[in-house]
Amino acid sequence: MPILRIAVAKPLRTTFDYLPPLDCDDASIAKLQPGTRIEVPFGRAQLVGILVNRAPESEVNQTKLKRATRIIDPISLLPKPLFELCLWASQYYAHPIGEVLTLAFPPLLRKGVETNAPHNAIKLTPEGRLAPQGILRSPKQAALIERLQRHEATRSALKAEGFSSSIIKALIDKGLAIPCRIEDSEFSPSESDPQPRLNSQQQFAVAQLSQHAGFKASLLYGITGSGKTEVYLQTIANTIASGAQAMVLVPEIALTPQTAARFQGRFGACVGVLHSGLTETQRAREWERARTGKLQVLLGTRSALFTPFQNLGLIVVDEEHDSAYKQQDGFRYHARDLAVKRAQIEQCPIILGSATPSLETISNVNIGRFEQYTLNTRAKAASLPSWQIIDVRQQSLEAGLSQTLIDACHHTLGKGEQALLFLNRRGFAHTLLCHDCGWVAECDNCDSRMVIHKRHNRLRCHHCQAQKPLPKTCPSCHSNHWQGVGYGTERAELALQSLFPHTPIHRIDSDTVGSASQLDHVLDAINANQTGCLILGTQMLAKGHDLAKVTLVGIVDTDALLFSSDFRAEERLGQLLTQVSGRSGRGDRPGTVMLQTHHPDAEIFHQVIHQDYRETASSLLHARHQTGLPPFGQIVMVHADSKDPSEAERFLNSARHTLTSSLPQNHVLIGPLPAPLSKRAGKFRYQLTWLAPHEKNLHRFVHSIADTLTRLPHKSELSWAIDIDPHDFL
DNA sequence: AGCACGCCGACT
DNA sequence: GTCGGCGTGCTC
Ligand SMILES: [Zn+2]
Ligand SMILES: [Zn+2]
Repeated sequence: MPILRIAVAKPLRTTFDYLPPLDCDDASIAKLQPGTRIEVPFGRAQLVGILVNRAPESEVNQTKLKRATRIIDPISLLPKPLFELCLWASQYYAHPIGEVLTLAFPPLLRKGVETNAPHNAIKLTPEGRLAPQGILRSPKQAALIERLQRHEATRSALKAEGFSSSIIKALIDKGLAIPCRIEDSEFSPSESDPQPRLNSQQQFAVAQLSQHAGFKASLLYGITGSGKTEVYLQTIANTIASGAQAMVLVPEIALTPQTAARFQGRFGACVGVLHSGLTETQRAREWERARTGKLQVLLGTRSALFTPFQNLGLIVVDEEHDSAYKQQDGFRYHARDLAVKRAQIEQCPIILGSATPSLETISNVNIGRFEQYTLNTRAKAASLPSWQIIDVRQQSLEAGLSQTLIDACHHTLGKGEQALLFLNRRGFAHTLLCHDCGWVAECDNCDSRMVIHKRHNRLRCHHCQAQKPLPKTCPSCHSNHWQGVGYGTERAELALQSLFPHTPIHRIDSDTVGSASQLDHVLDAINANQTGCLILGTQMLAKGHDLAKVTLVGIVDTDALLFSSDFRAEERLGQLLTQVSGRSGRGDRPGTVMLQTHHPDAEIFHQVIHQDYRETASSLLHARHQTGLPPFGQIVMVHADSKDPSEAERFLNSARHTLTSSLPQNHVLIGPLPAPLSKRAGKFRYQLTWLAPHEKNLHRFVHSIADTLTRLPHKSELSWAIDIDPHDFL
């Protein structure tokens, strides 16, 4: 008796065997493809399961076998390559198969909804198309057939042409026509923006990237303003011309209406966008358009990676170094890495673009696994910015700004130009300190200090949801002599307003700019400014937004990154400095970057300033090589947290025991150690770090470890997770 | 993850 | 005597 092996969207690392539904004959069972959605009874619930494979018989006790309720999809909606990718990812990241496969479906379809969007149109059946003239006695019906011979049409269009719904129904009842769906976009083609001329580097890159049809991974290394996007656009145009589809991934923060408009302006209605603001129905609609080949370009963030395509011919991952591609909880996949895997499975080219590529990608270029194309001429800039390090030791600072930087701002504003101040900390001040006794406001649920937010007059924890009003008096000594320590963007904004009373100041952080479209708004206002303004912002500003009038960039404080315990801190600092400095000096004016620091001699600063990013990267890579850290080795991190102060540590200790016995000599286990943020949202956090040399079979190890961990006795309030290739140690 | 089964403390 | 605590194990 044939058996269906089905995965369900639960954190269970197995598939479940089911008997086929009763109304299903052997021939149709034999035709079922992996990825088919099948409704099954599971425990006491009815779930949408996903077929993983078929088997002649089951090892499960016959009496336990249940019968699947119904085959939802007559044919699988997941193309083979995508199914294969999910399987691979489930293995590699040791994540339950059902939870991975479910990501390949939009939320609407996970609930078992039929894929077919509501029918809004009519087309002829094969019989209808071949129907000889005069077979119908009704002239109206014959006219409709003739009309439909030319083209399928929407019901509303037909109604406008004088065909009533009873005529339509008559044809459908006779089996000559059937309802179908026509997407709005298919009948509204629009004018497309012209293709700008490319410089010779861009031309070369487009030619090389378009040449190859099979798998080929390429780094597009293009400094800020060198026109990476135009290379994507023209390569995509070639892909479309060859009849294939393209998938473009961008970091969440970069998926603004402006970005979408650039793609839509070029390719019109055949562009689909998957952004977080879509309703479930809209999301399902775009998914279906990609799957059935009705769109040629899909623009989306991390999760768009799992969209099915009819004929995928190109993948683009923009800002490939961005850590937003790594999912930080649940299924902790890295969309850039999986995108490369997908390109390999789909046998299509992939472009990874960045001005500051990740060390992983640079290393892949070095060993010849990836090609590299370079764009190093800025379209509108005379020269690269000049750097100045400001040693702030012993200097008196006003609002965290040195006099040198303040003077430079005045000078820039005096010329009617713009200055951008980069401060990677939001809120007012990062610590509330009692000046009389030294008491500091800490979060009750986390091992961290609460940040002062002046506008709401509250203390907020940036690691959990906790917040409370600012205390009037010190709980320890009842003094009211408070001091705010440190500068966040909110405080810097206030200080700047008194320092520059007549200058517009735009503050850009996640407290002032909640969505991508709001960001677009502020950026428009900045670009429209003619008389000079100050821009104050966090991380959000580092990305390649176009700020044409900025000639001065001030980096207020990045010293914290110099001492981070995280092994990627230096890489991130290098990328941040390079990206932020790229904001300076477009147009015909050269830019200046001023860096304030208490550590003017730090190696990384001088590397970034005096060397090309690639040289900085190669010395960072050298250090990684010495220590066996990625990309020269692999890290597996086992996290555990619990409300009980010692439970997580105890659990990881027993995890370590089971690991030690089965691990080869050259693998290293560190910990369990308290996480750098040792308490978060009321839970005590520990982690066990596992350093492994590169080997193909690591995922087998990890898989069996995950299995043993599941069986390890633990209190119900303890939760644990495995993070393959973790992005940081937090 | 949910959910049921099951075995010990403090209530009517 | 029972109501319910959550520890343990299962879901085809
Ligand atoms: Zn005090
Ligand atoms: Zn907190």
